[in-house]
Amino acid sequence: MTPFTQTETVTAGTRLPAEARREALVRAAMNLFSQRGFRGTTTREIAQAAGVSEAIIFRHFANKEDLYAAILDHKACHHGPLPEPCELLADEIARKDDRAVFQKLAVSFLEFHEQDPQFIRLLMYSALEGHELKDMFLNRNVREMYEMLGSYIHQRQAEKAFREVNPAVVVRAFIGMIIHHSINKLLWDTEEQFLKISNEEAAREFTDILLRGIAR
Amino acid sequence: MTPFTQTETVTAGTRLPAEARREALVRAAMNLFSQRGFRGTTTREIAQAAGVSEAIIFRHFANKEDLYAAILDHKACHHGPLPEPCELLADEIARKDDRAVFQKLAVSFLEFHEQDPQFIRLLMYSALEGHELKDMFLNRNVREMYEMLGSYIHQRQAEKAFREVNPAVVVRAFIGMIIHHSINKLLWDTEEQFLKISNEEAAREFTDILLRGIAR
DNA sequence: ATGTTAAGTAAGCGTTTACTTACTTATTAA
DNA sequence: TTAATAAGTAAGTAAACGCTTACTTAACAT
Repeated sequence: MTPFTQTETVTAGTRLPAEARREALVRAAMNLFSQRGFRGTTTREIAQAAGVSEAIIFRHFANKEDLYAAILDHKACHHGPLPEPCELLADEIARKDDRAVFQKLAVSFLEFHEQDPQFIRLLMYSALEGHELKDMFLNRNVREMYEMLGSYIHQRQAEKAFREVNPAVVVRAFIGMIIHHSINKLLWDTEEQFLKISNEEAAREFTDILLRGIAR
Repeated sequence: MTPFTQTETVTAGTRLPAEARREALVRAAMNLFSQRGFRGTTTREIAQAAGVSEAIIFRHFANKEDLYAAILDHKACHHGPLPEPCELLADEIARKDDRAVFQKLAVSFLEFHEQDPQFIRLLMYSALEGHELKDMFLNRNVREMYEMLGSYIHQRQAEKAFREVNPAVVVRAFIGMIIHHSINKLLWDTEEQFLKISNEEAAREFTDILLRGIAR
């Protein structure tokens, strides 16, 4: 039924140094929280998934909430959750290659969401349940997105390459296409009965629509 | 903290006929499920919100799952969850007024989501938690959307009004802009710090981008 | 070898969960 | 008026919840 059930960690039975065990617990919790949400996941399940007794969760974390906070750190620090758009697109932006800017952004988003479906589920749960991951994500990723892409669009408007539209509207429209497509593949249209398309093609089509849509 | 806390029904204290009480319970459950999700809502809370003892939930419903199923019926039957796009746009489609078709669709979606935020939250929880509301919605609303709008786009392509793109891609792109904007207003960018825009203007801008994007 | 330390557990704490039982009371029709 | 019925409740149930306690055992420097 459930798509990804990595029930047991490889490190079962062995005694791990604190930091390694901590990370194993975070990883197990992340898996479960992303599938069932924070409220829908029990500490017993987390312990079982990590192959240890429930008590050691509370040796490493003050409480369940604290374990959630540790996930945030893990997702945020260990390897930035999303490819930083600034550096990712620096070259394309410098070259003013509009098509490359938007298409590369789309592909990297679609591929990231595909290879880490946990993240988007975790994020959706956090927004619905009102956890702080939401604000963290908003301030760390979304803001940068709107500022970076928005200012690029603004610049290209000044250069008469794009027509005059509120850049934030353009960002929302484009991100909307991409995110909605990712969420469809992950949650709704999982059988791809309504739209079956490769990431590259989707990125190209969405970029096509957007660029023609805002061209002067 | 929570944005909408309609804790108590007006019908507290009075003894209600079965059907009325049933509906009051469904409404209370709907409110809570949409805020905290199915797993995150307790039967005690539902009873309290409906101003009644917990036991009468189980007089009216076999179990908690059955109460969830009743919500589906309520949302689906009592007054169709979404404005049926078929009849809503029949006139505009007949007139082949592309701008009116997409713009009216966008406005009615944005307004519906605004006046019934419960629905979209309920839907997102159902998708994340894997409840059947998801499939129901997919088959009852999403399918119609793709078929209706898709065939309109196909027709207009045959008439050389639109360029050749997979109509399903266009539907996904447009619905993506709208839904993503709705979800942003409801869950993410609630302060409207990234984009502050009226529903009418958003609908017009999104329609603008799309129509220019697929124009021949 | 041995004492110290840290990683681990079994068992259970009080509370909350979905759900039940045994009982009470308002409504209504003969 | 009263008997039948349906709407309601107080007070439970066993199981599951987050979390703690008292204890065991592996790892390792001396």
